[in-house]
Amino acid sequence: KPDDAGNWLGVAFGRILKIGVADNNIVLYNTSEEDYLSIWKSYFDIDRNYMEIINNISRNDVLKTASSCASGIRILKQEPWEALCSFIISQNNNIPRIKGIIDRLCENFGDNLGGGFSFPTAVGLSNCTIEDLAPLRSGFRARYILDAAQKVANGDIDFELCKNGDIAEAQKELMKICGVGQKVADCSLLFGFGRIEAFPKDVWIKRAMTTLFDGELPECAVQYAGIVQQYIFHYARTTKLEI
DNA sequence: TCCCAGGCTCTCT
DNA sequence: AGAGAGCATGGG
Repeated sequence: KPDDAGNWLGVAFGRILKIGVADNNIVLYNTSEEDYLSIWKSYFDIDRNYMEIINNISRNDVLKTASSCASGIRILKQEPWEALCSFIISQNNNIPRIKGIIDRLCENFGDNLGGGFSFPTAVGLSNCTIEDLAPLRSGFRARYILDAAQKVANGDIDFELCKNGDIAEAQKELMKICGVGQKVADCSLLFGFGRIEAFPKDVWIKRAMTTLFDGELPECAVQYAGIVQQYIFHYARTTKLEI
């Protein structure tokens, strides 16, 4: 989230990071080269060549337009549990409220890092009851959060399979959790497990796919499906596509 | 006020 | 196996 000086403040991997712009460069504050190399480089997907991807998918005219409207978008590589839990919270919910619930989750159950709170661990949450989660005001999602925390804490969910296994098997693995369907599973795989071939289909994407592509993703985009999904999503929302 | 949100589960055909 | 109601809460 932005602070009053226009910098971005965020927490991930139990660390507070400040980002600003100086002399046309992006600057990371409060960190070290060691943390950059071992954490932030991967978190911001620095090694991926997005220009090359945009060039390749621009063989399709619609994708050329969509990607040019959002060429700065990157796929964050969050911690798997954080991504999974956050997208469980996102279901049938609006973005301001999703943020509020996640803020309260961190404040109530995360560690105080001095200036921010870490995302709570699955093990920590697995000891909670539904009543304990009442301060989150997450509604019917509370029992989903608990089921996920318990299954992850118990090792019932094979994260190695999610990361490196067959993508359909990985989906099934995450859908063992009550409250995780196709869309939440795909979002978790994309943003938490680095699976860019995952293609989450929310209501916006479903509408856009029908309107723009007659239901079929262009061949040149299939190998980057998750990244292309972000361009399509952004395009669909900012241009208010006719349904 | 009322409608609805970046779905999912449960139930009923 | 597919369709539809119901779900907690609160933003716009």
